[in-house]
Amino acid sequence: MDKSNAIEALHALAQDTRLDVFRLLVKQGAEGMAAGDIAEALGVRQNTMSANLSVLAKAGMVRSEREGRVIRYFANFDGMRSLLAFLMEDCCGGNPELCKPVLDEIVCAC
Amino acid sequence: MDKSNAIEALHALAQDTRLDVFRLLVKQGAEGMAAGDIAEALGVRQNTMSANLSVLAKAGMVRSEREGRVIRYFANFDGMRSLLAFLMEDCCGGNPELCKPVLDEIVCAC
DNA sequence: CCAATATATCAATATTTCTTGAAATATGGA
DNA sequence: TCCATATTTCAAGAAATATTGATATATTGG
Repeated sequence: MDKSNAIEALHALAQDTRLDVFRLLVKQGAEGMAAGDIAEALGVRQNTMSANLSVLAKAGMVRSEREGRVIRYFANFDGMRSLLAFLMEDCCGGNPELCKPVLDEIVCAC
Repeated sequence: MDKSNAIEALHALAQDTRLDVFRLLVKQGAEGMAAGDIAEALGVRQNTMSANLSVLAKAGMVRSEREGRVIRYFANFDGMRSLLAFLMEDCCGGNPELCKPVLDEIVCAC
């Protein structure tokens, strides 16, 4: 991940509808969700949603698979991982206590 | 952290200069850096940098402390932690394997 | 092949955002 | 108090972005 990738990813997430989409797809996990269902679930018009999904996909935060007429979208956990790694790069310059808690918070109760 | 906080934080980071600032301050750690030094280090005019620092601070991604005439800025690791927690909320809906690797990548070699 | 369904693309408008020059505020020292 | 330094605030112009109606593309079933 380089800087322009990171900006693209952050920008993709920094918008109301797209943030909703990403978090919805995070919750959906491996099941993902069809484009049309996402639009309906979030009360957004179909072409607006398509444009937003395209921004998220180009930024690497979601990915898609065609299933016949339906295109199913998934959160891209690899993309999120790369983004976080980039943001926290060199965070340990002599003081691990600062960055460690950033990660602890996210350890989900799986 | 609620949705509008998250959008504000993501938006703050999704810009060239501000992303540079945040990563610079992550590297600086507890030492932080004076506003003027940040501007000089990144080759940005002083009032432009001030505006950008203000965006980052309002979004909770950096914090500042006055030291006489100088205002010293620091990455706000708590803010980053809250943001990540919000983004990955409910990520474990039945499939921990998906979200676990997101965190592993970031475990820094402290 | 044709019609229906699902999704994407295009062009235009309204909104938001970034940068900058100028001016203001705050602090410390003479 | 007065000046120099460090930083912030303000207003305006230029650039980027989101949404929308209309249209195009892709896939399936009859």
